[in-house]
Amino acid sequence: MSGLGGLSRRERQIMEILYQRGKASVSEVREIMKDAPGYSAVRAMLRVLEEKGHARHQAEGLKYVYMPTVAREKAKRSAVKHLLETFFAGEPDQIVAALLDVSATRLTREELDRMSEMIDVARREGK
Amino acid sequence: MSGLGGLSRRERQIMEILYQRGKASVSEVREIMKDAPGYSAVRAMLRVLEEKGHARHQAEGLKYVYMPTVAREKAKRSAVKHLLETFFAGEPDQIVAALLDVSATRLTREELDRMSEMIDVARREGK
DNA sequence: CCCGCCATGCTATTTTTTTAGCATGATGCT
DNA sequence: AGCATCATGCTAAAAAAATAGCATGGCGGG
Repeated sequence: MSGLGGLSRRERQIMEILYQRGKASVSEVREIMKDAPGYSAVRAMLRVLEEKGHARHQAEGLKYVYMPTVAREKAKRSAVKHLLETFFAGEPDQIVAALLDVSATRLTREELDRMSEMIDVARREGK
Repeated sequence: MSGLGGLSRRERQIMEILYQRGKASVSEVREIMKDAPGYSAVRAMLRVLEEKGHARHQAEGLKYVYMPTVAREKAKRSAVKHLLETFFAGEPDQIVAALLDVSATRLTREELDRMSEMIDVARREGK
């Protein structure tokens, strides 16, 4: 179980913040949470996450800065795979559809081009 | 908070199963969970999910069959959006990259074609 | 130098989750 | 009819999660 499944609600919420920012201090994490509990609560959860091996910290100046132990790249893949199975019955093209739909407004021509290019590459390789 | 955020670990696990199957009875849900607790436990959680408005049930023959209240289509979009923000800094093309990577082995030519086509359409529309 | 501000270490408590158990009613078989 | 089976309603207890609070120690300004 490498993904964020298996974590409690708050734990997941915090891990997601860590992945989003790459790393964050207790107060940063806390500020990002819209429904943040007290400082101690956040600290406690970070500690638990460390015990469970999902996060680690390093002193930076006076404070601790936390970050995921599993590299983003790896976590990304797990997340995509999980999404695929949960909502898309393992059909990758359906995700692309949803993706284009969701980000329709802000998609730039360049991004679309990059996507096409990637797919072309996959096609060539796959063949 | 339309997504599955805000749910407890088990609750989320169950909701994901409901989305995966579309609908399921208590024992089906239970069978799908690899680390399933007792029957009562599953029932209790389904009940809570109903109270929270995430699921609803309908009698089917003797038993109850549970299903998500929020349509899959809508849930899909939330999920993709959330994934995008959490791991991909809002860059859609990065998801495509991960997707191609994750499902590299099983991608068929047809699926790739469909993806290309969708992107082309988006390009035309967007311009 | 003394004080207030942060951030940490620990410990304790309150809430939620998660799970179990028992009584009841419908079903189907023998 | 009598019995085993399966599913539900309800109640309650065990376990995990979420949150609070206090004591301590480093630092920077007045």
